[in-house]
Amino acid sequence: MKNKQVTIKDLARKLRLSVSTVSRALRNLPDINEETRRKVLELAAGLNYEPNYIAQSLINKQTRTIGVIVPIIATHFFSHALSGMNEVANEHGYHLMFCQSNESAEQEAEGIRQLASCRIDGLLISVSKQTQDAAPFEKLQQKGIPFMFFDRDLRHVTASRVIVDQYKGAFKAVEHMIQQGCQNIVHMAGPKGLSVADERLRGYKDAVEKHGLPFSPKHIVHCGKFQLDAPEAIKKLMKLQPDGIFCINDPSGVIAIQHLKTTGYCVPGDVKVVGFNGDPVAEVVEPALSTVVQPGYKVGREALKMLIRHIEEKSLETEELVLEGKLVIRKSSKMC
Amino acid sequence: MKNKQVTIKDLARKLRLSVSTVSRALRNLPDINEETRRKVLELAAGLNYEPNYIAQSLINKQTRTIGVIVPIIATHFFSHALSGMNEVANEHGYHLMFCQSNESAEQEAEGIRQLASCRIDGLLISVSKQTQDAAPFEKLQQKGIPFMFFDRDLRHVTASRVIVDQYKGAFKAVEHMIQQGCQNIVHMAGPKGLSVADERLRGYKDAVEKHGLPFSPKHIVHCGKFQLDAPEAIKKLMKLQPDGIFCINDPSGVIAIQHLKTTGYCVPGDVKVVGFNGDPVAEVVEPALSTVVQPGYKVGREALKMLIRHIEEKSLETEELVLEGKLVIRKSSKMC
DNA sequence: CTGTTAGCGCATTCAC
DNA sequence: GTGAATGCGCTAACAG
Repeated sequence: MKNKQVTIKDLARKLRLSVSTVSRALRNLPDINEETRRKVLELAAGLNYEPNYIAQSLINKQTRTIGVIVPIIATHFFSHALSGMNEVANEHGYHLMFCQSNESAEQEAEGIRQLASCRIDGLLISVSKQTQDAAPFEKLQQKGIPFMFFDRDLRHVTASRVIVDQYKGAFKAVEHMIQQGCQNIVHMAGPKGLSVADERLRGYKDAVEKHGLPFSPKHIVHCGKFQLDAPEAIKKLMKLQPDGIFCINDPSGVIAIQHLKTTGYCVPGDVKVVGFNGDPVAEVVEPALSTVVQPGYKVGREALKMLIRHIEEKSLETEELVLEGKLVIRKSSKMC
Repeated sequence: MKNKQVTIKDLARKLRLSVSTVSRALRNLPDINEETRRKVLELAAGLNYEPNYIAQSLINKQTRTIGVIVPIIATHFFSHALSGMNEVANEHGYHLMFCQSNESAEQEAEGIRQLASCRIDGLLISVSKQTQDAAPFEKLQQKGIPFMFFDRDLRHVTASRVIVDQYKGAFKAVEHMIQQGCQNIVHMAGPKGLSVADERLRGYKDAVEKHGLPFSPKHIVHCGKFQLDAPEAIKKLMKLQPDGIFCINDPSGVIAIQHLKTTGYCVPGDVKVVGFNGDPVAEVVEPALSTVVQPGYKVGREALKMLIRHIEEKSLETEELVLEGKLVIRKSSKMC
């Protein structure tokens, strides 16, 4: 009943063998009598022996544990990414140690430090909205702990990454709005400096300019915490009398639609709205919100696969995998 | 550049001290010259030394790591629970090792085994829809690894748990529907044998019977994977010409509303609908879906807090914390 | 105050 | 085939 985890030593004693023999039997190494191995395996199963990964780690200098840091886990995208990582981790015999930064650079740095002390074999990170400083990552490098970005990255840090082409997604979305007849599209943007937000903004701007639509700094309003800032942002944007709003994500798209409806606008008749991400709410809101679906699950899978390659094949060049989001057109942006 | 994590030994050599002195200095133990400690701390910081938790674990016999197993992470409830756990883990200096069972009892058992090998200090688990067998938990007990259920539990296993009163939530929800005028309420239920689903069903049934509303086995249709089964379930249920549908969760409630609308029913005029959980989709669907909001974040927090108490105060009686969901009334169930 | 010794659970030489 | 010895990084007695 007590914390009596059975050890290799217990097995050895009961079998009147040496620990090294037992160790070899357990790991199916050659140079061992079949009969002996059978006995060892049998007893191990009977006593419910489980190898102590901690002890193994100390010797092998690898924990088969991957650290993951995400800004907010309770998010459609990140929870799916984590799910994908979990999948790959299982397939390759790795474990996941998880940590949430809460969009704080400080908590993120502390998380990195903690995970380093746990001697993770590698780190997968999607940075917080605040993160600017590359120092924590440089420390990781000099400690020889491989790390990679997924989704939200730090451009000036040399590391592999698996990202989604935000620029292209945004460009496609805005061009689609133009095709549906929009003549004046505004953008409810994310926080400045955040890679994915910057890229979406760039995609919006290029599409608008390519097609000669009006543009001014007022066409863009940045939101930090969009749940709070979105309503005000929309009010500001509506002063330009736009016929299209391109929103940084789906929840803010939903807020936009709801605001427009309550203030007497018709969506998509008067104003078309497009979001970003592929959250379930986008399907459910009325009119259904067009969006650029991000392959969160796949990002998670591919990121961990790449990191494991880096870990196991040692010196590998940094690589970059760019996935694509899929524009899903729904009622909120259709010409009518 | 290589995997050169600096060790206590490196510090000792450079300082011409013994490892034990360095160890003491690092841990702020008494019996050490202030000057010596200063030097050690300084060098440690300079060389970016991080204690090797692996080595410490081997001695302390504790990893300060908690294992968490959830059925599906990409879920409003579980991702919030995880977020709450992350919070508490940070506050108490623990780490979280995460694992998803994908609603499979087999994957769950494998996850338990893996985590046990990682020598987690304790396990927090919400069981899969399939889980029946208590064996994996008994093994955990005999290994002396504390574990607890949160949300979805196995009734016949003796262990602490933090759950939400599903019975009461369901009862309140159905009674509310009756107050709003429903005379014939059907239930789109979850899988049989799953604790939370069984309890919601019980709450539904008791409320219906208490108020003398009609009831028959046909009033209940079970869904395994509701995304697939829900549409058909609704068709069956509608044969009873109900004026109220109590749904096992919000996504299925949304499906119900959408189905009703496309088949010419008015919600809540003809049929009132109530869901369960408090998913964001419930707020967004039209009409907005009444629901019983589950305190996922709090469940996570309280569960980990309780587990940590069990771990640190050793022999503690098993306890049970029952939280309450909050009935949030929206348009989908209002009398009109 | 500081150094020495031993050992956590296991893997890895090397003898036998 | 098998066992004894050594060490991973660190802590915990115990001497000095």
